[in-house]
Amino acid sequence: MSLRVRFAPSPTGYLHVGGARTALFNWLVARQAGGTFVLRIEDTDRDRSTKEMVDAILEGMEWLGLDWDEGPVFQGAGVDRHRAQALQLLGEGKAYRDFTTPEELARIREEDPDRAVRYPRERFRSLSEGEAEERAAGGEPHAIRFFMPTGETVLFRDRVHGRTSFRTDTIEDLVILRADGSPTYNLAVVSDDAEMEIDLVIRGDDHLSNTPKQVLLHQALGNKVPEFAHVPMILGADGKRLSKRHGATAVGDYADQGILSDAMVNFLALLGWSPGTDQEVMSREELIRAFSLDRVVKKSAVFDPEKLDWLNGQHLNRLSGKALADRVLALLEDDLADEARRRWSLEPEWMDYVLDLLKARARSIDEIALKLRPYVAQEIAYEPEAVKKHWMKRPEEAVGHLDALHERLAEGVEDWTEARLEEELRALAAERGVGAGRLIHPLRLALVGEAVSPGIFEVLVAMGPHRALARIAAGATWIRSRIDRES
RNA sequence: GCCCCCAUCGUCUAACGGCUAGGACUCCACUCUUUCAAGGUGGCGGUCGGGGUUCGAUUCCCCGUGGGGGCACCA
Repeated sequence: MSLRVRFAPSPTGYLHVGGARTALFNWLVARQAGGTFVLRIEDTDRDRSTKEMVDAILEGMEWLGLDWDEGPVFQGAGVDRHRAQALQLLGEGKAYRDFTTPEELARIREEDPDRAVRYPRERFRSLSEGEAEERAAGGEPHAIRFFMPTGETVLFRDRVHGRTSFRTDTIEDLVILRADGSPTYNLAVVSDDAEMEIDLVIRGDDHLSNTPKQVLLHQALGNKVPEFAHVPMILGADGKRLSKRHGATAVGDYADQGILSDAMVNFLALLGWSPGTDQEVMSREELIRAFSLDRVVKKSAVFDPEKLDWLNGQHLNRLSGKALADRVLALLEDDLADEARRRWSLEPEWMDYVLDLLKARARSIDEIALKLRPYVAQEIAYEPEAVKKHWMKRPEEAVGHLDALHERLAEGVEDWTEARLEEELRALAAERGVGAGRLIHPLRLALVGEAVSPGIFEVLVAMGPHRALARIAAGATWIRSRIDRES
């Protein structure tokens, strides 16, 4: 008998981070226990769920690598069973026919909120023997409501919150079957969880106040009541519930921003849970091993994009080889990606070499792709600020240095290695009576077009003699044209 | 209004009555250095308030305050 858990999102169009984290916790628990993870789509119409919305959720789950064992099953498929169970409760006297119109009830709620809680029941009790059945047979529209026990306290043990209790007198007789014959959410959930033999319901704590209703429904239907674990919500930086105005809230947005799904999973796991050790950067396997509902905190957490970025950088640093290369190349234009592949096939170790240089300095794959361009592009643009600082402050000198570098590197360097290049450059600087930095800065600008890059000798090696020399020449030419224009 | 949940640096969190309340992100400084990162070192910064219980409360209890969630013939 293995543990069965489920994730039951309603298809609102995309998988948001809160839902994603709930899904993750379910997945972690299932994988750790060797249990079964069921995906259920809460599509009970109303919010017209389309195939696109469902697909968006499945896509988000797949991106995160949260594979499910059963489903997706659609809640809508169970309406006949839901309806039958509502009728069953009615037959057993655990529910009643309510002819109160929504308008009337709304009016009572306005006038006397306390009375409204039991108003439908009051009306039902005022009916004479058999009257309800007669009116129902006559086709009069009515809902079916569940009888809340009187004067009782529903107590359940929540895996996160511990003992939690609600007094039934504060809960109204909930509608389980609408006038149009459709089942309501709470009944559908209870029915489905029982049908799927869910042992543990892990969901957001916005469902905490639904729980006593569901516990009671389970008991009324003779079901084994599942365990519950209500995980805290994820809030925006302003402490408000995460919404569109907080920026990216869909996991897909983060995929688009160059966030690694491993980093996202790691980050989400750390939102509301901690392993109890100082370790923060964790792989999926480590998370599965370490996860425990007992260590889930009760307090809602604020989503901090900066920490996500940092974690992404950490995962990026641990990623290497083909996996990283594929992701980076996917972000480049075709011709640049082709050039990279060409170079890669010529020198198998080249790709790892460049990516190792770039990934340590990047926090997203987009950033790596951007920084890779100078190594594969035909031409590059020069960053104005860098030009001003490293070339045009002393243009004549810069040109002189670049020319000298070109000559020296073109003729003198038979083995194009970091050590050898460094030797040559430093020797040249000494000959010209300047510090190495005076050559390095203009050179860097000529090679990559900006003032920052990995170590200059590594850049030279990564670029290769042909491309590097062409860049140096192009840089010198560019500066000359500027000097001519100004004189 | 009623019900429920929650409360440690700005943020994520550790400390299941007992060392100067620990770590991480962010920020700052230093270090490494040809630049930028990464790394290393250090710094700033916190137990919401008031009462209890106790030899001793971040920790247990009560009351406030604050925040969140829910109160539908939505899910």
